[in-house]
Amino acid sequence: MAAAGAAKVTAAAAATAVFRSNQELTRLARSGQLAAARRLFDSMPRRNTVTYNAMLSALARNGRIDEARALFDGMPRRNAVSWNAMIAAFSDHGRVADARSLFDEMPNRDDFSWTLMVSCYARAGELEIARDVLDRMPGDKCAACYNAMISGYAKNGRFDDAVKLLKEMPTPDLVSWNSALAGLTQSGQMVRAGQFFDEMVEKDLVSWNLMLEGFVRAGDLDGASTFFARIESPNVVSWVTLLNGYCRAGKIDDARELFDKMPERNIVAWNVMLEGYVRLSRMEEACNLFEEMPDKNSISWTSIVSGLVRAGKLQEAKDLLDQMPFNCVAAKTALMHGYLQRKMVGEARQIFDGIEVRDTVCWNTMLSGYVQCGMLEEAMLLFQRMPNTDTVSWNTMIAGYAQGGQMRKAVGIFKKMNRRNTVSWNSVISGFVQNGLFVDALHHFMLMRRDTKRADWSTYASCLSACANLAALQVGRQFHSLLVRSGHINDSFAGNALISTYAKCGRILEAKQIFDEMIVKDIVSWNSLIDGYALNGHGTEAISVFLEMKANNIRPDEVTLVGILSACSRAGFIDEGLKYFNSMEKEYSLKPVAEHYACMADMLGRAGRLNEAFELVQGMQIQPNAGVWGALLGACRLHKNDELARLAAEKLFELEPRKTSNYVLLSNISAEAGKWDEAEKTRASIKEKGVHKPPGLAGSS
DNA sequence: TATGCGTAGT
Repeated sequence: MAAAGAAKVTAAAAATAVFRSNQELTRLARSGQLAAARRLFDSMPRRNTVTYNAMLSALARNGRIDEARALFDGMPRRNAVSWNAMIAAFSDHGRVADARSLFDEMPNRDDFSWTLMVSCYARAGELEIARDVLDRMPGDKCAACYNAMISGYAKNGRFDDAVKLLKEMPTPDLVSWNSALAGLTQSGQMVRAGQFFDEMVEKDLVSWNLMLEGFVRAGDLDGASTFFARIESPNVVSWVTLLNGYCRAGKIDDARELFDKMPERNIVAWNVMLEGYVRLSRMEEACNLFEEMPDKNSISWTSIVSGLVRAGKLQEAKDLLDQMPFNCVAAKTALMHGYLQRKMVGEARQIFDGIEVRDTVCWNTMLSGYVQCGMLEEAMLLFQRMPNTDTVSWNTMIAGYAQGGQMRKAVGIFKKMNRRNTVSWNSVISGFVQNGLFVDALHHFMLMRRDTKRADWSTYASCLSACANLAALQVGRQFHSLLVRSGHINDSFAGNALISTYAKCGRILEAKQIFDEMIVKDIVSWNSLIDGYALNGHGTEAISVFLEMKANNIRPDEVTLVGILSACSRAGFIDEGLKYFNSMEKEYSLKPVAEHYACMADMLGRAGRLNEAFELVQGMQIQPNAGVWGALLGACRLHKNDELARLAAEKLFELEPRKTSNYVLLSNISAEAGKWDEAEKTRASIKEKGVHKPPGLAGSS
């Protein structure tokens, strides 16, 4: 008897212990402490179904869906909560099909299960299927299930359907009304939202906060402040919403005043204030606030680190990261990004290697760092090692190979992609253009339309550039009308590309017309028109556009001066050209770069002032590039100066050893001067140096 | 003590 009594006591004590551990496990799960939750779970001598369910949701919350599934499959007993938690895990990560098959297998579905499925489809944008699930739900439908559907309609812009269902359902609750209201406030329809809010049968603080957030989102700070003042007893969410409004409007000092007035500050409030300072690069205040924060989570750390990185304080960011008490991938990725922008690949890689659990953003950052540094082999190795790739990863590789001149590899990656988006198409199309394969670019535009992917300004800019280079006026005109039809005609990008296209096709009047019709002209628009006149030999017009530009208070940049100098060069305006060139630094604070020298060499050379041109090149502060020597060589041919030609050509051979046309040009110059031996020698050196053809555009390396 | 629908911060 006594033994039985003792056993009963022991069993009760054990049950209490499990109960207590479960409470702790739940707490850990909710605060995102997965590692601690796992340790506790593993150390528990006895577990019940609640224990497993808590662990399951801890895994799901941290995105460990497949581990959660393994735990689910291995559970000794499963109840409805276990099934629902697993369905929710799939639903939260967009795995609609997995959620559905579990729902179909589930023995006894309850209200939670049906609500989860409605919500799952609604969030995936599958509103008709969601509605079908709701309609099939047997017996009395719970309010939550209706609410999931109302929310789905509202978030997808179907406000009328949301209200219709709200009126149809037997017992709408606060969430029903707020779900419908959220549809209006979150899509910026504040007038309708205000009417709906006034007519609401039931409302609570969430309703008021939804309205407040709507004003902030619409950028109506006065409306927000006035509305806030009407809230009877605002809670932390109300305060934070208004605080965020001030921060986003850049009124950081007003924000700080509000922050100091807050009756209660939680971690979200601190983070909003911190991000406000960081956004305005007020890093000293940001750092002070960060020090004062009673709690810091991964958002706080990411904010401060990316702020320091943006301010160029990489060492401070790194020192701070070394003190981070937990592993925050986003903060470390921000530092990696900073290193990579400065081409400090080794430092970035060190951080990367030190991260135990990386997300796809982290992998993509390292990947694009390698690409930007031209380290394509390392990029490919990393790409192949990635546990998960997304469209960004693939697009990064495509753009990398395209910029590296290896179009064959770029296209190879592109063809293997499962889901191509507009950026993927743009990367190959602009790659073809950059590598001079204009016909391929236009061909891929046709394929893109067949793939029903939307073209954007970048697509059109690349295609127009292809047309310009092919001088394909008719195709260019077709793109022009496509731009009008797709509504992109008012983008300054598109307009600028059109100006260049018409100008390069010799239709300078049409180029000017586009320019005149453009609503928003930027510096590129002016430069494109000046370039266009230059290209067509209209020196006077180019200069008059330049003067008009200055009269409009647009500051000329380096590109403008290239245009002006080449206009003077082609029109033979030597004195004008020299005047502009010599006044670059004084009048426009622009240091001449190689392109300017090339224009000058061309200008003086064409006019037969070869020695002056040569002296100018020799006196350059910077290293002359191939363009400069090329201009000189061209002028030498024009004026039959084979001695200077040889000198310029030798420099060109150093800079562009594989470019056959340089050798051919020099050989012709020698031949024209009657120096047949020299000509033959130059031709022979083509074979000698192993120069066969221009560098392979298709990148067969 | 574990699972669903509406509000704030990357």
